[in-house]
Amino acid sequence: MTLPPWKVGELASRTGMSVRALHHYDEIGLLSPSLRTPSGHRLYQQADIARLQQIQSLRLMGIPLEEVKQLLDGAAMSPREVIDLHLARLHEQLALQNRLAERLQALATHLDMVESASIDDLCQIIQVTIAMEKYFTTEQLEVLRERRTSIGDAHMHEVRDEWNEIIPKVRKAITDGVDPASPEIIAIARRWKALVEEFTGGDPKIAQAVRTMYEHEGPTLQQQLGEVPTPDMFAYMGRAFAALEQSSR
Amino acid sequence: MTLPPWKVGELASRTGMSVRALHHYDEIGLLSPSLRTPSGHRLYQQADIARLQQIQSLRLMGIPLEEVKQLLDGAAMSPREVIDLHLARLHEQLALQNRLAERLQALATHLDMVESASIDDLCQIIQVTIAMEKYFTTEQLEVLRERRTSIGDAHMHEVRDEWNEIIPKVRKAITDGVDPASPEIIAIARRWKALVEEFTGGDPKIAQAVRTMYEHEGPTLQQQLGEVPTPDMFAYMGRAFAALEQSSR
DNA sequence: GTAACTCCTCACGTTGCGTGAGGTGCAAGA
DNA sequence: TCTTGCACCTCACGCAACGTGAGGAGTTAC
Repeated sequence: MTLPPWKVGELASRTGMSVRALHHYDEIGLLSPSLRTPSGHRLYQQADIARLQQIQSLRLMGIPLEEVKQLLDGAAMSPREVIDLHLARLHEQLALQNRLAERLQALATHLDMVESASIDDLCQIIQVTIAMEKYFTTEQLEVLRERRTSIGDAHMHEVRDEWNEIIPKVRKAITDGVDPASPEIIAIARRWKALVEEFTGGDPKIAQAVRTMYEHEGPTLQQQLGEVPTPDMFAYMGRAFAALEQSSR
Repeated sequence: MTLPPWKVGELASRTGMSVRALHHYDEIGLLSPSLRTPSGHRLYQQADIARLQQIQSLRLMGIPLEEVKQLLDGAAMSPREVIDLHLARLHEQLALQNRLAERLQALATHLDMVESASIDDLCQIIQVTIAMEKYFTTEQLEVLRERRTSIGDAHMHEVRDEWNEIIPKVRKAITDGVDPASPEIIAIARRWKALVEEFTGGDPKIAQAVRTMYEHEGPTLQQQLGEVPTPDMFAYMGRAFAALEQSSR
């Protein structure tokens, strides 16, 4: 007893595919029904249905139709090769997507820092976000992200304000030729150090990376952050830190 | 002093884009040069270049061109919304991709278990792999995967062989009406238990899940694995285990 | 007989360009 | 000045896997 063949609609509803998909499979020669009615209606027999089930299995693994076709038509590819190849491609894609997701996450936290919503600012912040990838390792970025969320939004602005207060003072001290070992500069150095440690979590590698970044990307960062330390400030404050060390002994 | 405008080729090489991409941006109205020579050559001015840089920034975040366009043309979307929306989409995709990758990993280890390379077998194994997702949690699947790799290929075949030896014996014992508390059945129960514990790592939840799976998917699994325990065997062996417990006291 | 389905074959749309095809503009050497 | 060669132009197809009509014919139930 042979079962009557199925028409597309029936096959579609029974297999959960769309009629269009079955048409498509026919078009590309992946699954052509072995029978047609005189008027041209597709009739699928047992063998066709079996093939469709195989196709569905392979599609569940995300294998592209062209490769499914080659596999089922017995081309020169072992299942193992196909799976391994596909897995490799998937991992590549995943790596890319993950990098994108990390970027977007970083961008989102950066967006929380500033209150602006202009497109120009957004693009600037993207630049900063991308630039940071060059100066910090993935783990360091992770640490920074955590620091930022733990510091919180409100305090973040206080920190910004404090930098905006300190940096002009340092600039003025440099142009005025004030001795970095003088008491008022040492007081500033103490505040500076506290700010840095709060931001970097005390990791000297991160502090160094921050410094390198400011040296290379100063102008870009300045547009977003406001006051930003320049290389000569780092040098000057270095001497102030030395004096701070001495005085605290 | 205004700089001379750039032609496509020049803009392309300086920004790292392809000429075709710039043409495309022009076609879709994303970036149309503000000038053309009388002969129709595109001339990009400073404003155009700035816009291109913004486009590049947004594209680095994987934002689709249509949304980039709307953003830059000041449509009703805040940067925040766009980023959040895009991040959500990305996470969705990542979840899908990760599931696929897990499936493929599981499939690969399953492929290592059997030596066959036929397409039919591959599709069967895919079915099994998918079916397992219904009976085990993600963590359980992870545990099983680790068990399998730690057991190793060679020993895996010994295990299979032992099942193929034990199961017919149990079947025969059932049809022959042998008492499950009889010594030979208790001996078999001891081996059975050892096999199960080796496979499940001693986790009773996994053992239960395996049993449920065999009850529902018996025929499918049998085609791939060979001998497979049936519900009546589980019941029978349950009584044998009880006898084993008693005797070992 | 006709209404209501189901089926058929085009054929465009999707995303972001790559890759020619065939033709013109422009700067420099013979 | 003429030619050579490079840069530029505008179509237009291709990709992956179908979704979504459009317009028309076959099938089935009342």
